[in-house]
Amino acid sequence: MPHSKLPAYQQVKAFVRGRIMQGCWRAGDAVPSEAALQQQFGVSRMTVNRAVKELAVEGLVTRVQGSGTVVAQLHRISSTLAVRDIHEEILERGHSHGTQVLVIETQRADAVLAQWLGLQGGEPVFHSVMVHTEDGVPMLLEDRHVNPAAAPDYLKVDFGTTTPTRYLLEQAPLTEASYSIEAALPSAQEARRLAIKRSEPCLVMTRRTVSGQHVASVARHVYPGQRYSFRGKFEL
Amino acid sequence: MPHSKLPAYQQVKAFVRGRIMQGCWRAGDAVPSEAALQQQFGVSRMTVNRAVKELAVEGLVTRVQGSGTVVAQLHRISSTLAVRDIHEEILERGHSHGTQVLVIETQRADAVLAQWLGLQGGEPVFHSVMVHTEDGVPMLLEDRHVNPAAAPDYLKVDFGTTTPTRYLLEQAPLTEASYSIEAALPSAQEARRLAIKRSEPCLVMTRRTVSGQHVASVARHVYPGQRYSFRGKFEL
DNA sequence: CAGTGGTCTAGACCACCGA
DNA sequence: CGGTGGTCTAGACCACTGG
Repeated sequence: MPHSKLPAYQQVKAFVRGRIMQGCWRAGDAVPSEAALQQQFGVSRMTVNRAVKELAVEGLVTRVQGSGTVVAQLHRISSTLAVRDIHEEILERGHSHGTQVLVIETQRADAVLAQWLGLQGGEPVFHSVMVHTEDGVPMLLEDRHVNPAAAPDYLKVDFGTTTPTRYLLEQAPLTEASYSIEAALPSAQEARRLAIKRSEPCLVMTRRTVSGQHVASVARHVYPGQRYSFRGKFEL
Repeated sequence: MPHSKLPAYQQVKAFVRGRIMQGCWRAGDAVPSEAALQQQFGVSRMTVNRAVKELAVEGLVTRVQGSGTVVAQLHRISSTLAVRDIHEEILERGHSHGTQVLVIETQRADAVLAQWLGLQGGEPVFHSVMVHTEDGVPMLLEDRHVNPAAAPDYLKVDFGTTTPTRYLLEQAPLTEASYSIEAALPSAQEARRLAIKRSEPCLVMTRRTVSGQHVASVARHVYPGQRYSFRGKFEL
């Protein structure tokens, strides 16, 4: 027994994880039962249970009540594409962030927009369009529609001080979000606003955020392809 | 008290999550101590501990030993952009998947490639290029370099039966990965291979996977922008 | 049916924090 | 110091799975 100072449940986790990562136990193979591990390590069942449960949460193993625990089929590692604030992101890179508000208004929702926001057609909706710059260079064109029920004072916000993402996160803590990322050429207007050629491909992220009962907002983010990329890293 | 049949720890979680999502407790506010919740719900401390611990893992609250539990500052919700197999993905959509191998060879690593794979310049490297089709339509051009140390038999694999992603996951369980997603126009060759116009923007994902000590492979995936998008959804 | 994991209890000792 | 969370035990009952 390696009597290290690690908590017991960590030792059990390390043991199982090691066997899997070294390939001793392949995908689909059975993992020893809790009772077996309990005996092997001389710890209580709660402790073994915690270890294996955490491995299940991490996606390394799959548990089925009454059947047992097996090594997960696909070592599906997942990354975090977080809902981040562009302001923080740019500051983290050590650059300066600027905002240029192009449109800030109340609209009447057409059928499509109403559908997205969970409203009736013709109901008022807040609409903003702004360009975010990094060291003076346009980095992001943000076209956003906001549900007044979720942020009644959206039009009065000073977007020189904060950003829509940050404001909405504070105003209405989000409970759900869905996004889609695609590649597209900018429209003539978008190209002009981002100061790029119409032939320059862009990343377009459309994101819909939900806060409690309300759809909070629907945003379309256009990033110049030559200036921006989504990056991520993840490990076991 | 909703005396539902939910497990006790779920009820505690629901209570705390509700208070946070309704805005009763704002970011930075203290969450009742385990002892307090224990009394309030009349359950053991282990049960309360589990509830709050899981909320911490989910990022809703922050715990500091000796100090207490507070509502997390930024409700940073994260999604899972998983390392998935295109084959499974297409089958899940109920379509048929096909593969067309264009190149399968051994190369000598140039300086840049050697750097990426953690090898010396001039060392042999496996190289494959293939097109994946969905119902006969080209969906993905995959250009991949593989470290022979991680998958010695890569050249002998029958990619009519499996895919590089699946094979490598089985061969060398991955421990780490990093990716970058950008928008770009295809080269003349890429456009030809995907049967698209050169002016059609594409999503380009570059992914580097690590398995234990070795960099397993570096892959460049080109997706036609009009035919593919990354999607995700996540909730509290 | 026996074996598995899911949940729970009523204690316990410890490390840590703030006053 | 008292209060907090981190960990652990030795039991227990249950729901589910498989043969």
